[in-house]
Amino acid sequence: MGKPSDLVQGTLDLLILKTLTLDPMHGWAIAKRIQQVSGEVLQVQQGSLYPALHRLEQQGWIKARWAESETGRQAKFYVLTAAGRKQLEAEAANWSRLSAAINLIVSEA
Amino acid sequence: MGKPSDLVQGTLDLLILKTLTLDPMHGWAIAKRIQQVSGEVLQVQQGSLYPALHRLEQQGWIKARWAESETGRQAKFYVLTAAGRKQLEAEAANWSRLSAAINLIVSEA
DNA sequence: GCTGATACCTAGATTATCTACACAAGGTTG
DNA sequence: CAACCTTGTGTAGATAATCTAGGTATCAGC
Repeated sequence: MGKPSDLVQGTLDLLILKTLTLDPMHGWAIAKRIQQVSGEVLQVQQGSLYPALHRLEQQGWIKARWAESETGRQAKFYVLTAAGRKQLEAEAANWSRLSAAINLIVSEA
Repeated sequence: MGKPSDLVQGTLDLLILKTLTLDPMHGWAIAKRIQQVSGEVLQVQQGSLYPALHRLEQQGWIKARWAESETGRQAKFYVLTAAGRKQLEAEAANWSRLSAAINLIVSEA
């Protein structure tokens, strides 16, 4: 399983922002969803997740509000802001650019 | 140009190893080649390049020997070792796995 | 009452890469 | 011949993202 590394450095913000375009979600659910959608390949550790969420909130890309989760507990739900949507576009474009460039090299004859 | 970042963290070893499958090359040429093949998207700074080369050599994945470069100067040429070839395969597989997983998320409807 | 899942958080270590240097040889141009 | 650019190697220190490893609390199930 995911031995060598759980994430590609620099992509966590992108993954979180993208996941929040679907629905407002609390941190725990974001991590679960990333893991699930990636086929258990990507693992978001809590020590990466929460600092990242705070970072994104501080940048104004997401906003938090407390609400009741599916299990009936209080949880911090995050919503994407307009600026966050822009940031997501920029990060997605950058990821495309870089990953395509890397693939050019890796798949050289 | 490459404003947001010059590389994706964790991929430099892969890029170097892959580049060395073509020909033995000196560091400067490796950086130039990565930049060129990637369409000027990936930029390898010297401060990343040389430490990476030393790291790879210490791991036994590449071997160095001094020789004359195309310009007639002395340069350190690196060759891929058998272990390096294995490492390249592992890193390439890992990159495929992770980038595919990220793309699953990024390209969600 | 214990365990496991959910849900939040932080401190410190690790590690890759970048910035910004320094050095040297060779070629080119004024 | 002086200034400068390109090639080529290298290091020290800063930056920043992620991981490790802890901590707290609630709730469900046994």
